[in-house]
Amino acid sequence: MQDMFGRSSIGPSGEATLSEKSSRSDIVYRLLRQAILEQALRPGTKLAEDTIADHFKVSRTSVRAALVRLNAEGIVDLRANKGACVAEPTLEEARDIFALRRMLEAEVIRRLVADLDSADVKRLEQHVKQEEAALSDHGPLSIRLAGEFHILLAELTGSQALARFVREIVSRCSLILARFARLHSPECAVDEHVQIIRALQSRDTATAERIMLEHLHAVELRAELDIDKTEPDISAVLQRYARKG
Amino acid sequence: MQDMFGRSSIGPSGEATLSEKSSRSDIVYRLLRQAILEQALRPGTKLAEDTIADHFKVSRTSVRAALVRLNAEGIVDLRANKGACVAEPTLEEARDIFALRRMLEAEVIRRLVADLDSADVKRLEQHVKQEEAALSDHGPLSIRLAGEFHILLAELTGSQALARFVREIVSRCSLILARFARLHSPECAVDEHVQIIRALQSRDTATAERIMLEHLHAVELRAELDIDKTEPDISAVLQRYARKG
DNA sequence: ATCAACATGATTGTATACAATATTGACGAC
DNA sequence: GTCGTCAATATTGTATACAATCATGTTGAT
Repeated sequence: MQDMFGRSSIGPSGEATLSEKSSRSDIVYRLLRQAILEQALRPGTKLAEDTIADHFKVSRTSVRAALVRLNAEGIVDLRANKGACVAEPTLEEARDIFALRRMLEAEVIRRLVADLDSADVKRLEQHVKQEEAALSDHGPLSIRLAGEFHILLAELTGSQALARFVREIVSRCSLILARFARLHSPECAVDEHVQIIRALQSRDTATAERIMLEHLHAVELRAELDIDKTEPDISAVLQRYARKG
Repeated sequence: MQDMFGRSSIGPSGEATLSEKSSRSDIVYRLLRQAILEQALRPGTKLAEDTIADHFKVSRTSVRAALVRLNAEGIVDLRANKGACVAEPTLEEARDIFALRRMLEAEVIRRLVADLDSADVKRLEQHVKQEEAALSDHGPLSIRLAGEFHILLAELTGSQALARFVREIVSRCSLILARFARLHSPECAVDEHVQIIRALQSRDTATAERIMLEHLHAVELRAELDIDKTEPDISAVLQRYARKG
């Protein structure tokens, strides 16, 4: 749910500028993005322009604009004359992205420990409450809220740039989980988020940072990146089905 | 100059995917981006679709796609029904971005110290040589190469994600310099880049990191962010010209 | 003269039409 | 029957046409 006004205040949306545009291409952008991040559209899914345009009752023009944006964010792959697919991060990319995420979010923690006020804590606790409420349905909402907790943390630092990068990297981690994790349960345990809030309140940088890193490690474990479940390359797969077996 | 082949191998371009697309919208994207980063198009400049389309002899469609991408990178501001402008980072944003840049590039240094090989050094030295050659003309090329040195460093870490973020943040720093620095001379001194290479070769993390941070600090000083030269808000300016003076 | 309402032109947002490229199935040579 | 070639179809890339919104200058009432 948004706030009581129509627009999502400072909420973790994905807009590039602050102006609350709601053109058709923006609507398509937001809906596609949400569908991908909620894992309704899995990595590799073909995103045919006509199909999407027909579904949303808009022209391909608006769809294309949305796809270009999503491609710029790295959650959609766009090959020339071949159309768009939901991005499929490789295992290597996945590890790379998680490593960078740890670095970014550690920085978030360090900054928040320095100047987190009670209003911030309140917002975080409210968010966690939402997460708990959504926990029952085991559905897309739960997945999305888990990611948005981390985005909210980044936004509370007051650094637009940092928040921007965290938003992008969290999105890509969602994709990674969608691709590799066996059960697509919420990628973050709610109680781990509670722990993070507590650690921040304690103003103990080292501890808070450690808890965040443990949390991210746990998330990464859920992705089971050690197990190679990736079978993207047809020919590699078919190696095992040799001609005259 | 690129490499001996047509395409820029791993060169610091800005493509979102790896495929060497050269559609019209991509051409417009690259040229606009270059023009902005070389400070030919200064912050605040209106980017009217028709004007650009006419100039490049393409349709507005291609121009719009380019503008959407540039907006996603934070180089262009896009207000609904009002068109596009070259982004104008505020002073606050500028400091924020530089702070994040220091963090990211410190990470680059730490990673490179660990596993930089001689081939990497060679590429870096080649790049610096280009910088020196371009130094004489004091022009756009020099500005661009200075930024690309940092991008090259990030790429040599082998981390696509890190390189991506560095590329984006270096771009935005170019914008900041374009907006605030008095003389738009190359923002990085070439000899400082040489020092960085030397420090990396010494395998001394602490020193290398220190030199990089000093370098970035020097760049930030050239931006003169302490001096507020920004007069964006008309009404604020006109406060000083009261009605009945 | 001042200001508001309106009309005109300019610019952006969207849809449609066309061109270029890729995909797929059919046909024919061997 | 297998393979290559080509035609038919589908999908993407681009241009143009139209609709919606904004900027601006004019008119007219006060």
